[in-house]
Amino acid sequence: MSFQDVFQAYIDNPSKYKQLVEFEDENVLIIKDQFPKAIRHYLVIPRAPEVTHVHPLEVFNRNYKKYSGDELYDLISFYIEKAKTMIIEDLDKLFDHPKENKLALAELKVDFIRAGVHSVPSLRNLHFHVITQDFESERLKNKKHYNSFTTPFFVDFDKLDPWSNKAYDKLNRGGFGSENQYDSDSAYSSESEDDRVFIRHERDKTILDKIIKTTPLKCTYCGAVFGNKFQELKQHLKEEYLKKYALFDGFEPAKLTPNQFK
Amino acid sequence: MSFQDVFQAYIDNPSKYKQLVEFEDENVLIIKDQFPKAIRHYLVIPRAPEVTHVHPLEVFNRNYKKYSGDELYDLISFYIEKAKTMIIEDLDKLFDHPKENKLALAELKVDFIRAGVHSVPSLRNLHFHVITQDFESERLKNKKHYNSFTTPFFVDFDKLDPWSNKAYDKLNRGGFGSENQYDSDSAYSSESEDDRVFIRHERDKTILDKIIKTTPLKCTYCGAVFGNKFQELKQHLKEEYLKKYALFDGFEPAKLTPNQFK
DNA sequence: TATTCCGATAGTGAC
DNA sequence: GTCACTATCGGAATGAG
Ligand SMILES: [Zn+2]
Ligand SMILES: [Zn+2]
Repeated sequence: MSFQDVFQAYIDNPSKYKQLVEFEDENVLIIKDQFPKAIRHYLVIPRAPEVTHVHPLEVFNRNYKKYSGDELYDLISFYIEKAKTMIIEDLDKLFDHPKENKLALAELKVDFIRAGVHSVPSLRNLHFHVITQDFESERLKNKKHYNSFTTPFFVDFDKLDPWSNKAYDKLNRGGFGSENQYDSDSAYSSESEDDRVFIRHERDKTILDKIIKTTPLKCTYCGAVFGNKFQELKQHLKEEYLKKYALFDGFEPAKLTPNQFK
Repeated sequence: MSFQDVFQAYIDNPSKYKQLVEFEDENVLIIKDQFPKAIRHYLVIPRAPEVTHVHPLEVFNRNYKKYSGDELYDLISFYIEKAKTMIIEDLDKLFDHPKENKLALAELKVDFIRAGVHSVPSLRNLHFHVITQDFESERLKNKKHYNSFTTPFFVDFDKLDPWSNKAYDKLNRGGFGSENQYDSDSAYSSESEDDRVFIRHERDKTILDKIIKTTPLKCTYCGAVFGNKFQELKQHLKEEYLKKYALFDGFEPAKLTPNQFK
């Protein structure tokens, strides 16, 4: 088994990896990323074999034996929400001031946790990132890591919604028909390899590579630009992180570290 | 005094730097390069103030109060030859088998020591490199070092000869007049900034930079190419060095190290 | 193409 | 866009007063 298939072992035998697996049921695993790029960085991993090797930008535009793309999207949405809840519950427990932090945690869940996918995953099993936007982690080691979460290389889960995709498609074919040069007949075909009737997410690896490598490093909090100076970005992110979490009662920097194994 | 002017201190007060200065007279210093890029790497440094800051590719195409460019060339030629002699005498002493090595040393002097200049010197005082072609030295640390001695960035002393330059010019103006678009009136003017009547040595820093950075690493002995793999080149050069000097009686690798201070 | 230090960039190997 | 290792490549400082 290649490194690209590490998640397959978890899918096949989650009980063997109890240290890693935070939640499991028949549909998904939710695990803590082993190399978290932020204070909390979870992964939602669908288990179905017919789904696990479909590209994340295409997975909800197909139909499956067990469910349609739409149904799968709704299903995964539930677990994405669950992962977010697990994150704030974990932080709530850590801070140990539930009453004082209730509002701030609710805001953090909505404003400061992003869920989505990488346009070019390196690990072959379908997985969805759920990650706080502090990017405070020793494991965040280079521009590639950072820009994979902060540029269009990262596609929000919301943008994968096949319903909004269809609406987008309709809009284009109505008002801006000339912009849509694709075969609408194949739009809902689960057999078709053609996913181009949906929202246009960049798939060209050369272009995506360029995005990762040439997009200047930019603070997600304040927009400050650091060019290629990754160390300076890291230093700045640490300061932003300290400011951000200072809003929570019971925050201690030494305790609020990136998620690790139990 | 900036690092770019280190040689000026030697010129001004050679007796203060007896450890470095191998030879001095009123015209030049001959020193062992402090960061030798080969087993023997000496520098010939003219002392005259009116000469020391002239660009090496132009220095023999001007006239001076003390001498014409031609005369200066002949003068420096003498010291270049002297430096080569010092190198083989040093090796002769080290090997300690003068009779057996006489012929091989004579050949080494002619075939294996190059003298010349860098097209873009980093140190401001005019200096001529006299260097064995083994490039066996810990101080040879990167492609820039190596390619500065093995590409057209390095211009042989012979190619600076103003007499051959003039012959070249004449030839071009006769047989290939159209290739010479320059003002021949300024050819011998010591005041002119125009050195273009002489052999065309590349002076464009962008082009020279490209030569240094993009020329694939290539063994000077056998032509083997190593691309950008500097460590592999180094390993190969060590093997070539061992073969090369094995021809000398009394050769011991541990003793034949790059020149150092006394 | 002075060196040195540091950091960014690039290639590889992983079973 | 898996990590970890190595090596290559790239910019900045360097002094003196
Ligand atoms: Zn900021
Ligand atoms: Zn060779």
